[in-house]
Amino acid sequence: MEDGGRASAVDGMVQHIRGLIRDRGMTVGDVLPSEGELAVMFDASRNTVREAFRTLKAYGVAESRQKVGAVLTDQHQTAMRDLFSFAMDISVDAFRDIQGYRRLTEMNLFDLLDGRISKDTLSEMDALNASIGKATTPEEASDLDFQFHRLMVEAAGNRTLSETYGMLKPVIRRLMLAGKSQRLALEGVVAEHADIVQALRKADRIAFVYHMNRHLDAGLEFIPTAGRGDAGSNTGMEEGR
Amino acid sequence: MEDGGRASAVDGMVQHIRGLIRDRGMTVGDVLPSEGELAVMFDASRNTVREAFRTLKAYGVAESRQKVGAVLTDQHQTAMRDLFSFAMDISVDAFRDIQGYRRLTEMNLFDLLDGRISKDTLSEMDALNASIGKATTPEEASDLDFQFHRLMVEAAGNRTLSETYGMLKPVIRRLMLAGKSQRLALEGVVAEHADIVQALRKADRIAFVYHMNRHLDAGLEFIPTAGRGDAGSNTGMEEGR
DNA sequence: CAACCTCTTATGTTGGACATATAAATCTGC
DNA sequence: GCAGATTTATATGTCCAACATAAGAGGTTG
Repeated sequence: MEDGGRASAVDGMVQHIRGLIRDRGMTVGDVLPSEGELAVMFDASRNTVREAFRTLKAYGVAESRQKVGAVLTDQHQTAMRDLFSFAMDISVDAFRDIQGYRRLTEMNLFDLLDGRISKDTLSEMDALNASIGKATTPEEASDLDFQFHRLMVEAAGNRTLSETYGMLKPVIRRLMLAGKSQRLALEGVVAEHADIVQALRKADRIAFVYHMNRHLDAGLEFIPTAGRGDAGSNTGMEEGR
Repeated sequence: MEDGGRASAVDGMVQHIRGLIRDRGMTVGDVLPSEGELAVMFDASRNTVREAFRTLKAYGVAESRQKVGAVLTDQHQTAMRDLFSFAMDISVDAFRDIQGYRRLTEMNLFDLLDGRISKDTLSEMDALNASIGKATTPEEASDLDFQFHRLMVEAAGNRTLSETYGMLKPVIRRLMLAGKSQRLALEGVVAEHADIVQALRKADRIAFVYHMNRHLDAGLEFIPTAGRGDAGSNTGMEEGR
């Protein structure tokens, strides 16, 4: 009944499994029947069941451990992050907008940070910033750069904000990677970071906004204005793997 | 450290394909190499490639047609809807996450809107808001509610923001649907909207944040707090497509 | 030129095979 | 009798080979 005509076997299997979850009222932690059981249960190949599971895993709903089976999880947050970062890969030219988005959030951080951020955190930011200057590869530099900003965002103590920043992580890191190969630009970044930290120390709102704005603008310099100027030669990527 | 760990072959394949998309600068409409080609290209089984494709399909990034192959698509909206509709089967607090995301974005909108939003847009928002009060069905009301918020988000002129909001549309609308059946709540929404528009007219940052916060909080009132409350009200999501 | 037919190609699905991880059962030494 | 080591059983992870099916490509015929 639920099979809508041209639905593929694995789509049907997804629905079947979903129905199973509903009917049994399963929640996080419960384990689904094994692939083999589901295969015979709904008369399909184990491979079909596996492909269906892939969908569940992509949605962050299930996660399979060997010997145990597939257990229901609550990872939709992560799934959302992946979905977004994937979407960004496709709909290109989003870089400028992303930077605008960062401006939206990070430049407004001051009110949250002021009086809340600890001296330790500020020192930590200093330390991170220093190591950026010593980074040997662009990847390392952009990674540290991201850590610097993330630290600041985390210090705001807003869970949603932190999660969103994590969600955009791959995109932001990619954004940061641009231009990091030039020593000069790297030094500029470090200097700007220092200004930002100092503004926080002095609790100087104007200075914070000024330097943050400048910093985010500078990050845009190395982004091609439009289309696909992608050199593509340096892409070591391999974030997961 | 989150993306490292044990990488299965298909996870690796997902990354490979993703890298391919990036390196070739592929966008919507382009077709990926065939399963067989990818299999030999990255030295894996065709089945592994297929499972990787399942992930892409789940994210709404690709869609495969026979003979042609897998073409890149832009179905994130549908993917998001499915993701949440699925997550709702497991746990309810998926809604809270979204509302948190809205708080992050919409409450920070002010700086982007201030000075940029036109009088016409504000009038349009007023008109929309008025029609919410006249809506006869909860569906109509929540639809108009969404339009109201979308109009405001669009006025910010940030593409990523707009796209994100569009992606979340089905979820947000469903979120808005809750509580809309009560006349009283509906009137509250209209009043809050009016406050928000007025804050924008007066370019009053404090008022904007205050009313927006209040508004978003109110929206959460009708969402069951936790666990498997299973109010039965969420059965509306049918799988068909 | 258009309608029809065949051919080729790539996906969709299946069954079976083997490797690997791991919970559970069994065995060992004290 | 029990803690720790070892084996066993089971379910996932990956691969291969095969066939079915859909759909574009191209040729044939009226």
